[in-house]
Amino acid sequence: MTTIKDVARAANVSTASVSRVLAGREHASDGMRERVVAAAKSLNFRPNAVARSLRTTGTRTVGLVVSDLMNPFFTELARAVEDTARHAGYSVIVGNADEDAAQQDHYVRILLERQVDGLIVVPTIATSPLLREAAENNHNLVLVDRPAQDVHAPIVLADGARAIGELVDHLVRTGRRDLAIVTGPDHAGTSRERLEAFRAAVTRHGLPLADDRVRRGDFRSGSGYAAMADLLALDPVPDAVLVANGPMALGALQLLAERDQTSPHVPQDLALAVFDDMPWFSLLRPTLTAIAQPTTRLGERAMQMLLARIAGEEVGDERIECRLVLRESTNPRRTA
Amino acid sequence: MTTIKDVARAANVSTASVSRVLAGREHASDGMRERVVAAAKSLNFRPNAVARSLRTTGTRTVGLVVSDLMNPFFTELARAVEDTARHAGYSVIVGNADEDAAQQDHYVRILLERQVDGLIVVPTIATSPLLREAAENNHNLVLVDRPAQDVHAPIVLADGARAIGELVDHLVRTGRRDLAIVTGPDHAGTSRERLEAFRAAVTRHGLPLADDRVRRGDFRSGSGYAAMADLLALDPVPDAVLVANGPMALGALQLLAERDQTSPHVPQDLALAVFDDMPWFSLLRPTLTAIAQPTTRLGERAMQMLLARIAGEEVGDERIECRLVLRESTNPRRTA
DNA sequence: CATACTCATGTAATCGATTCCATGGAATCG
DNA sequence: CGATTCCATGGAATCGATTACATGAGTATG
Repeated sequence: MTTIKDVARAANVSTASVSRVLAGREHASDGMRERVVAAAKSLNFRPNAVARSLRTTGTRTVGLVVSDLMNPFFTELARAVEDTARHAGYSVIVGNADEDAAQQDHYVRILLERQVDGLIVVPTIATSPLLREAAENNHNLVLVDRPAQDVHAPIVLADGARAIGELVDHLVRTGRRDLAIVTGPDHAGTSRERLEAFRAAVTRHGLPLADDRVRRGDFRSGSGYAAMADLLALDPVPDAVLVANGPMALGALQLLAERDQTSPHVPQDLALAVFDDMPWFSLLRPTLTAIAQPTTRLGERAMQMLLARIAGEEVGDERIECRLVLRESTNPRRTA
Repeated sequence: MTTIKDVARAANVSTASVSRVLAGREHASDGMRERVVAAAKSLNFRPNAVARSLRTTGTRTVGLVVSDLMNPFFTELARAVEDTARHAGYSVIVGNADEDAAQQDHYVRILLERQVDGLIVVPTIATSPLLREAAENNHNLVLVDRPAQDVHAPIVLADGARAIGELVDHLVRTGRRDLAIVTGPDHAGTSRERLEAFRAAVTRHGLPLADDRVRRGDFRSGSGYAAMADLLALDPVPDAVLVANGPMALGALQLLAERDQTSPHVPQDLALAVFDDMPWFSLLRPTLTAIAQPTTRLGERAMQMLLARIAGEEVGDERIECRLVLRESTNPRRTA
């Protein structure tokens, strides 16, 4: 590997000069500048970022730990974070916690050891001592999408309460009376928020929400499949279901597809809606009503907030509204 | 930040001893071991990986540059790479080239500067001087999914030729005679391979493949939409289409959905197949025939090969077979 | 012409870990 | 008992860059 010493020797100058010329900050005589640039080029010199980081403390790298990279929602989030970071001259190391608290901590630890300049985390679990500690040792930390208790860090959230309210309004207005929800695990902040918004909206209409109408999955598709099977086994079967994230919706749809003949017909017997929109929802028959999250905006803002913190500014929390996208799966039943 | 010096001072030993105790390799007296561990714990010592890497040359980090992170195929690939890496004690820095050659080079450069122990690349473009150079300076490099010319590096490919052959056989056997393809840009190796396999299979059946039956997209969904529109504008309209990747298929399906009434009916008038399978293909009506790639296997093998190279072993190229998944969209037309 | 100031450049310290080598005490051997 | 080996431990070099400080030449100012 060619180092700055090699370049210095080849150009007959000191390493300090090479560093200065290549950094471009200070002036240098034309003769030297030329020789250094020529030497660096001919030796194919590529500065060692590890050495630089050690000296300057600062890696121009941020870490991003998401709870499930296979979920397109987080892919889009990651992409937005990465785009924003790149434009600001930062790289992103992505860690996939896979909805597993231990794996999340593993990544946080590694990223801190790697001296990232900042960290964006989608907390898999509501409480993590490691995250709390990182925040206290004033590492630059920003949370996205899910709140975490006791972690003193700014957070960017998608606010779905209003959209969920609109959805429930629509369902009730079009004659649905027996609403159900498939939500995520208790320890995820978004699960609770979505469930509470749903419950609030339902009770606002004077309707009950019995315990057996609330199913808990783990945000993965398999649990959506199982939860939908459970709901269909109830007597009576609910006449409207909200599934709280994309992968679980995929599972639920798979079950409905398998039971094509025997299961209730959407939207005639069963209204279906999903929290989180996907491009292919409009290809299904019936097309699928969804609550679209401001995913890209979420990622952008998270990164911008992190950059602000790195620059030493104080930043506050932020909530961005979701948007209800009504499609055929929540159409009124035809009372022919 | 607490450094090894702080720990040494607190435990009343030298930094050398702290390093040795914490590395755990060599023996130390019980007294010292205890004091060091206690001091490290109470000071919350987290070794600086940047400093360690500088000394040891070795970051236990590999880079992965994919051509489009939003494409679920690459997400799954990334996940497999990351899983395999983690189990081997490595972290992965992911870069998203976004089908842009300059951005790909940007990431390769940054990753090399960061002294990654190895690099896995899905080449966006068929030829990259930077990649060639990296391979020549014997950096550990492995290519996946798409070949690159002049780059001397082992590669893992999904071999779709046989599956494409089977698909064409099926189409012709069930009465299709006017086949068309929506493929990717010329500079992507997979585009050419898939097109050639398709062409070979078609001619094997003694059928023509006119130029206007070959549409080139850019692997993004918008181009799939446009290409399908072009094909439907032909006279006569082809009676079978293969779309060469997932996002373009999404676009093509969106067009067909929009033209629901006016466009040809699938599979009655038009057989449709996609190179690359997605979980939601079986939720569509009709369900969608696809060629499933060994995506996870691809990522695993790429990482394993990279690990082998890092360990100094020589590795050869590898091809993994794709699998044809017949569904309703290529059902025979009913000749009632 | 002397003093001060600017500016290009070099010397050497520095970042935080690892590791080679030296040292001295304890254990082992003939 | 003296010689040898072993081993725990510390001192200091090292990785490759950046940068504070030193130096000396050239320029400006009175």
